[in-house]
Amino acid sequence: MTTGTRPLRADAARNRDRLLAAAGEVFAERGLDAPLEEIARRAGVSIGTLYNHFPARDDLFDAIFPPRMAVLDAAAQEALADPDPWSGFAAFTEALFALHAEDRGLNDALAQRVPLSPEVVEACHRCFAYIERLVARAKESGQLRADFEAADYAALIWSMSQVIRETAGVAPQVWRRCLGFFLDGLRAGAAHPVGVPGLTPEQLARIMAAPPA
Amino acid sequence: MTTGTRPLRADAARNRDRLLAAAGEVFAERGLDAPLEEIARRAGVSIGTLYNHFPARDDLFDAIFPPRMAVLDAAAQEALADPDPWSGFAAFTEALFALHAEDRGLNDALAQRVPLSPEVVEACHRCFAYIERLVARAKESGQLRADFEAADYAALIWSMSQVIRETAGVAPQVWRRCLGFFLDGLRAGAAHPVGVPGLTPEQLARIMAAPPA
DNA sequence: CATGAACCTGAGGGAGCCCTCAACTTTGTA
DNA sequence: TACAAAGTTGAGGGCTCCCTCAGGTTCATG
Repeated sequence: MTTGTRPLRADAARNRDRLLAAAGEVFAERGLDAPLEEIARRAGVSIGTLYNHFPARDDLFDAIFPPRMAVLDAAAQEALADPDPWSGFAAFTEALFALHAEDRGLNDALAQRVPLSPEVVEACHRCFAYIERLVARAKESGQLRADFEAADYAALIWSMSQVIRETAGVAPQVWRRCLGFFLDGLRAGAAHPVGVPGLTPEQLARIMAAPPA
Repeated sequence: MTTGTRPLRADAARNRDRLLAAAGEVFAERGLDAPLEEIARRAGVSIGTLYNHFPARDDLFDAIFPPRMAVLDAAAQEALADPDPWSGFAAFTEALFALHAEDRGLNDALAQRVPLSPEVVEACHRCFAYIERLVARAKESGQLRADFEAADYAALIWSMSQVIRETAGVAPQVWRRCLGFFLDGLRAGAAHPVGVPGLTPEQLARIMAAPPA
């Protein structure tokens, strides 16, 4: 759109870029609840300037995450193109968590550990739509267990998020092992009845809307 | 031991009991990082009195958790007595997470989301020793996949902790579904090679010792 | 250049939580 | 009952992070 808002002054544009770069780093390292002062400091800018450009923390998220989430879209496209539905499903899942593992902020965002603005939520929904297709395809092929639902993918994300956070500093590859176990449980051949219904869309929405404790 | 420390004065003993009861409630509801002022308030006692009895947050943990963890010991005993090693393993695991689900503080403690005092850590170790036996037994019987290691149980705990935390308010049984999927991946028949080594004891120790980000 | 608009700055007030300590109150004992 | 020891109180100082805004600085334009 680029509405009639006149272009930023040169110094302002420079500061904005620095702030975004710093925010990207800081959020990736320390999570989405990192102090904004740290971001301003790393950008070489005062806290007031940060608030000039991004009046709310969310505004930083808005500027940072949509492009990063686009990577996920690409991974999903590729996964859907895989002739083998299971291996597409598994590959996307691995790609997703590989991103989590290198970006703690993305981890926080997708695990919904922080209230997010509509634009990031929308990007999550787009991503979720891909997941639904990947799940449906893998179920139709008979490779993914029939009682797995797309909403169960949320639980997978919560699970792996925590594993990744705990192990990131010490054994940054161990999450792959854990994911391997988990995926083995999702194969059709492994299925034993679970006996508990999955999250309804309403329940999932309520969890997503809830403040992070 | 009950060393020569003389008994508490009546009012002091009463306050101590109230504080422990309040702490039990508050930690169970809000997690181990709940404000101590809330505990004092709920106990009907001033914050100074809380600090008199429990100079550090850890001292509250010490008084609260060992008895609660004893429940785990009992569950483990029972699981070891199960003639079917797999069903013992699975039953213990379910019992463990059922406790997590009703006590957020225990969840935090076992998921190591908070630095813990030696006594609680020791109780965790005792629990972990049981887990090792349950794992070994289930592997020997050929029901638990051979490449599962006791250290992998930590990842299971991290996983489920997060799922339980996220869903507790909205769908308090859904964790069972997720656990079902996970357990299906741990059955010997489901195993596909994972290709990543498990956590070494040293790595696990470092994670446990690390401050919670 | 000069000038006004755009932008930046950082001290400072607010909020939540931590923990301490001097003054006060209660208890148990003689 | 009287008194010392034990226990309680809550205001207050410290910390970290939030966010604002009056005053100073820099840029773009004529």
